[in-house]
Amino acid sequence: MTLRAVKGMNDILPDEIGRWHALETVLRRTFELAGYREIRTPVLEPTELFVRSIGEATEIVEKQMFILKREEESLALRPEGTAGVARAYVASALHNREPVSRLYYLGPMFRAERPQRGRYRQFWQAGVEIYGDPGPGCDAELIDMLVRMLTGLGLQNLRVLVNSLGGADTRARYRDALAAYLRPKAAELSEHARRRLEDNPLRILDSKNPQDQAAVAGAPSILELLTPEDRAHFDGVTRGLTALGTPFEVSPGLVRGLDYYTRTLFEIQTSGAEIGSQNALLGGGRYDAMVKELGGPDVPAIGFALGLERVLLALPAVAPAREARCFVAPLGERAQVEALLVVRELREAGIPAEADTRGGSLKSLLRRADGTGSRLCVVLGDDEIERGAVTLKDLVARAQVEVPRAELVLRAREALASAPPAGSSDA
RNA sequence: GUGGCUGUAGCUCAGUGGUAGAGCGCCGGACUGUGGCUCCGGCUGUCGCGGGUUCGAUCCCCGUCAGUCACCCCA
Repeated sequence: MTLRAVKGMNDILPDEIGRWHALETVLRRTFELAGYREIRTPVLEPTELFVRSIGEATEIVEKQMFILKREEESLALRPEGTAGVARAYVASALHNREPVSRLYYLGPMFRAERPQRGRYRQFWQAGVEIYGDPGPGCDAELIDMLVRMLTGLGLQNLRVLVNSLGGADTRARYRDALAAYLRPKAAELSEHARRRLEDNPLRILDSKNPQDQAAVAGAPSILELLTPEDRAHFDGVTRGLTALGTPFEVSPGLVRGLDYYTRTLFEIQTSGAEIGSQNALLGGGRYDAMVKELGGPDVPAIGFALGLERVLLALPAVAPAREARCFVAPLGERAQVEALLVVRELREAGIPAEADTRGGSLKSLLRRADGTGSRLCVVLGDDEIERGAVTLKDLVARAQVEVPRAELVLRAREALASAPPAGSSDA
């Protein structure tokens, strides 16, 4: 029996890694331009951390964590990034070093859900956390940055949903009001929603079941119950977004499955067949009470997390481009040895290079050169060696010149510096 | 976690109760030192895995695993 990867956990093969690198580069660049600095925290944390921050009654904590027992300890693979960063923020007393901390992270998260397109048991998230800024200006700035980043990546059909949950007391009042509204309609609800009625009625709001949607249609909106302070905060967010020209929809039905959110809540979705029903590309919001609950100072915070796999699914596939690399094709035994010297010389000059060591006809060597996606090929046979020269081929332009051996690095560099001709991407 | 569908070559898929095929890809040749086109030839499969029915199973039945769709959940 051959060994397989764990269910819902995927290998990322070299053919796909270019897209990952490209996305990661955009993420890091976007965050760093906006003043965020990277933080890396452990993949394994005390289970208690997630219970306390995400919430005991959430689906994630109840059913989806991978838990390791080791002696007396209970450890969990992180199901999301915010809790660990908050723990690190408190533990290292970052609030004493700077009034506002802008942090970002990028790494794998783990949830034991049933795998589906866009939903895996190990998946990658990137996110930021801002500590010490109560908003609402920074809320609007964050959402605007994200919309611009996704648009810049080439994503279309984005929906930006914004809501406010108010503070903990508002949330409790709304929970009661919603339950009171729905209880007489219990018979119209789906079985699942009926169970939710008492433990987490907010979740019924974003049910995809048509019965539930109908029942919820006339329900009170949480926005009506906001305190004047919460209301002013939310108005500040929407005013900021409007001023920035960021499109958004106020969506009172937007709720999230993590208990720590307060006030601002947002989600960016995309439509399109590629992504399937897991259409939330990123989500986030404010969690002003969490730092204090974890034993830190009373510092407000906001953050978001983006699913890398989902963004990659939503992004149009791009044909791989020819890379600025050089393939060395030796013909015959003398050339074999010479080829090794040539690649060493090219590499030392900073030009990625590989030599064929398997031999064969020039035809098959050139096919291999194509196969590597290289832009350049050096052909090296007895003829060239006699003349102290090499043949330098541009695989894209399909042109070649014989150059003195001593000038190879110089000429290769020139060839790579020139823009590849149009149509070069179809490797 | 619940329900449905699917699982055959590296990829996309066809197929039959008598142990398999196509296209693409890959390799070679036509072209003895010139690649993407054309033509010709060739290789590759525990028919997802385990059990059952049968003289015989890739095909029928059961189970299981994986993927996928919807729900659920969420990024």
